[in-house]
Amino acid sequence: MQIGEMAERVGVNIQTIRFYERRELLRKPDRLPSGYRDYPEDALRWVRFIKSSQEVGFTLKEIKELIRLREEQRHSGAEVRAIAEAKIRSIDEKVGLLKSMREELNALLQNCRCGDGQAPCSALVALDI
Amino acid sequence: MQIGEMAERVGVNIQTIRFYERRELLRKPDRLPSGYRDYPEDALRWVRFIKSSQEVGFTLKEIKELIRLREEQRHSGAEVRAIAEAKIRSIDEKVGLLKSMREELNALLQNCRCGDGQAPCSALVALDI
DNA sequence: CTTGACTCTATACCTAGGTATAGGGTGCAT
DNA sequence: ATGCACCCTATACCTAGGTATAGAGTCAAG
Repeated sequence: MQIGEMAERVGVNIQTIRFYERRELLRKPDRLPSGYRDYPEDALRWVRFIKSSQEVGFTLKEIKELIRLREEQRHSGAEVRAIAEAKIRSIDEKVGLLKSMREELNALLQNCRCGDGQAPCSALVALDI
Repeated sequence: MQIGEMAERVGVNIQTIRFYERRELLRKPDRLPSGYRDYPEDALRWVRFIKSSQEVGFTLKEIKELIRLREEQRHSGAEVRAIAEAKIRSIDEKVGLLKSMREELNALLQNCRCGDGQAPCSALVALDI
């Protein structure tokens, strides 16, 4: 698969793929005789992984840390464990925040009776997490 | 409360508070005779709300949209409802992504037997969401 | 054998979200 | 009345994460 198809299928800019490669978030792919990048199907997953991780607030630096765990040949089990545990904690925090936000928004939907021309909406006054 | 104390208590830079005000993410506070900004206790919550929302991947533009709902005096109930429902969907997506990531990381912790000097860690190979 | 759609590298540019600095005022303590 | 810690506005600068452009090669279709 060439870079254009990759980008197309994941829905990102071609430059972004090359950018991730430079930043070592994507492994350097094989090259065709022409010098063109040649990706395996598998590569799609990694780009999607990066995008999803960004979606929930991880930086490229943090994402690289996760990816590095996989690539690294001689790491200690303790190191992997520590990093993974830290990531899990940070994930749990994010989930907690999101759940509070969700509840508040849901309360808004329940309580808001605006639109009847009577009073300004006050439901979001309580929005807090 | 003056701006320095605000910033200190929330753990952000003073410039950041003023930046949020310019971007209309924070309501303009009253001023003391000196011209100094004078914040109510309440203001802390809003800065924390912004920070937490960023933490889970919302942009300032999206955060402003939420805040705007509250400030707006004459919106239709339908508008509020639509925006709130969209936000809830996006929150649910984020939670879904985070849960997958958490499971994969947890699997890593269960499966990784690296550090015994035998084989390279392959646990993260499966990391995918 | 050329035209169009693709690829390459290198470099420049852009937006978001801050952070720092310059030049000046406030206000309390010594 | 002067020093110090705070505040003000305005403007410049910075990092992250891309996106676009220039100049050149590749390759299949007509």
